Amino acid sequence: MAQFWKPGTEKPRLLEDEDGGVIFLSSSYSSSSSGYGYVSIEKQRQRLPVYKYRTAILYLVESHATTIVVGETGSGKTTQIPQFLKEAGWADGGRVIACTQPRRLAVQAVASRVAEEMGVKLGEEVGYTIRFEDISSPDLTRIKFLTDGVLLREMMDDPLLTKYSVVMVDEAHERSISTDIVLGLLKKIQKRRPELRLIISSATIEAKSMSNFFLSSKRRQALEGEELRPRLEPAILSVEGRGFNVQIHYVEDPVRDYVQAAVSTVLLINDKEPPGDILVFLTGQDDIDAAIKLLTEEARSNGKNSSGLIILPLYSGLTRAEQDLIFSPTPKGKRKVVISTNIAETSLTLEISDIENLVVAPISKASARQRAGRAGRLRPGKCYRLYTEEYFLNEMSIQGIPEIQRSNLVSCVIQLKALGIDNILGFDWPASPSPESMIRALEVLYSLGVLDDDAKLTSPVGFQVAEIPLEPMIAKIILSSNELGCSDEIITIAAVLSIQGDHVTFLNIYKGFLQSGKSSKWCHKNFINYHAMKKVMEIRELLRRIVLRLGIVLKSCETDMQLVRKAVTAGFFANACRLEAYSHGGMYKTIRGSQEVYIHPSSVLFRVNPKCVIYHSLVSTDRQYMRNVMSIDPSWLTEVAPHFYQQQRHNPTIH
DNA sequence: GAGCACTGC
Repeated sequence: MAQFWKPGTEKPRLLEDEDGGVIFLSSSYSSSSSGYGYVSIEKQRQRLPVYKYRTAILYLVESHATTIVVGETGSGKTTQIPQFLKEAGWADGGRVIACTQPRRLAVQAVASRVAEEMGVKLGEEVGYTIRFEDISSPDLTRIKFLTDGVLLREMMDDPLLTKYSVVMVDEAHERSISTDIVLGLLKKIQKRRPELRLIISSATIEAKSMSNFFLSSKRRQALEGEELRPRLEPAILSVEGRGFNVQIHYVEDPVRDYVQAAVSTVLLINDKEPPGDILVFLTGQDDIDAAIKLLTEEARSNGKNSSGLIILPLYSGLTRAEQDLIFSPTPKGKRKVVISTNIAETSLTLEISDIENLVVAPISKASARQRAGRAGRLRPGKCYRLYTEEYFLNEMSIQGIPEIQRSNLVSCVIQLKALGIDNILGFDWPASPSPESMIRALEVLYSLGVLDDDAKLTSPVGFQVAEIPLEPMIAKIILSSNELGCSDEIITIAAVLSIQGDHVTFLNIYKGFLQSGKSSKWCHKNFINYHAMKKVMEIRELLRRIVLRLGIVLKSCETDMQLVRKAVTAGFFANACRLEAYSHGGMYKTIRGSQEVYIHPSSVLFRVNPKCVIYHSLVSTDRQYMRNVMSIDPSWLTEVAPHFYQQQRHNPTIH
């Protein structure tokens, strides 16, 4: 059984690797559990931890070009800071305060909360913009919430973001690609607009590196007007959250079998600790099933104390109803044990380049901290780590790798090009992607006919592809479908590739769905996710409108699937694979790269093994599996992408 | 015969 020791009393909660240089305005805020009866909105606002920093925040924003706010969940920073700014006059004279979020749902939720607190109608003084919805008014809106992707699109029309006085980038620690691009561009804008103020808000202690990013400048600004300028070095302010203390325990020695160790630890906790539920993190469904089996057996043979365990699995493959079981209240005298994947952590993706990687890998310190935080949401808790403290301190990486350093960059590069950033390799990123991944993206864009020999957007194809809010390869197949006369089918495929399924299979499903009168019963009968279908319809409608604006006429090829296949090939030629002759296992090799790949068993082409296929995505487990597969005629490849499949290829000029 | 989890324009 795993042995734990308690660390000393030192070490403030969850701040293990805090760096120096942080202005920590400590205070003795005690979380006042809600009183009885009615509490005015103003009282509620004043109870938020961030309220005590109002003056400090306003002073720092006034005097510094960039302010970094480190605040844990529940500090109230997202809802309050924009209001503080407005109250202090930052939205006077028709100016607007922007606050970005990485996710649509957060944008909507925060905007309606702030409108409620201010007692105004959503869409007037307080508004929001996300992809399908613009609930804001150019004349009235003073505080605007938006996804960082939408802010990027706005920069295409107004590169200096002239209507905004302050831009607050929230959840910057999540380091999504669009957050990183936004941060890089905002730094550029600041040089041209010294009056613009930035607030970078982050939940973890990434503040120091963020500060260095905004401080470092290739050439210092000119001295003229120095006294009017804000200080250039970013201010850092730390605001405590509302989480409770979580006591961390480590094992003394590395464990040999972590499933066994997890089970033993659950039983130990059940034996020794006062009432309270348990959340266990494991890597995947296999381990979870094994742990549940083992725990059930050991609990039964252990006797008296263990009968009170309610053991529940949690992973995405379960139905919604099964997942909801974990929210049911634990009966008195019982203890709930939830054994989960990282679904309960809300974060983390393991991806390398453009291949999704499902290999088990160690988590980062940031993930470990996030997991521990799950124990302290409502009251103090404990966290048992099944690795040693030495491992935590010396072996685990501080932060996961930012998305931009582990992703396919084609979308990102074309967005920068569309924003007029010509020197892509010289762009100042918070975290630079590797030159190799940039060059790979440039080569694909060149092959798609989106960039010319000087790595500039081509006209009209390059500009049209940039205009369509989809991956460039998908945008390209839409343009090709216009020439081939199958645009009606292709926009359906384009809409659905964000969901799942083989291209042609899905087209058939979509037709069936329409014939059923978009019936949810039909979906249920055919094991099809009705909500996914609704989402497909939504995206398809958006695409239809964009495509019409580009002058593409919707035309159906009826039953001639050759045209559809050819159009898809025009965008995904780089993902062409040939079946290896005499291979019994259905082994394919990519035509340009000879990488060994297999058709995913979820594909209808599994075991059919056509001679030549193209795929939409690769997933890497024990093998590289192709998902979303379509059979093609290899002669099309040289036809649609001669430069890519010719003997001697030439690369686009790199600037 | 596979099966961690997701978001955005």
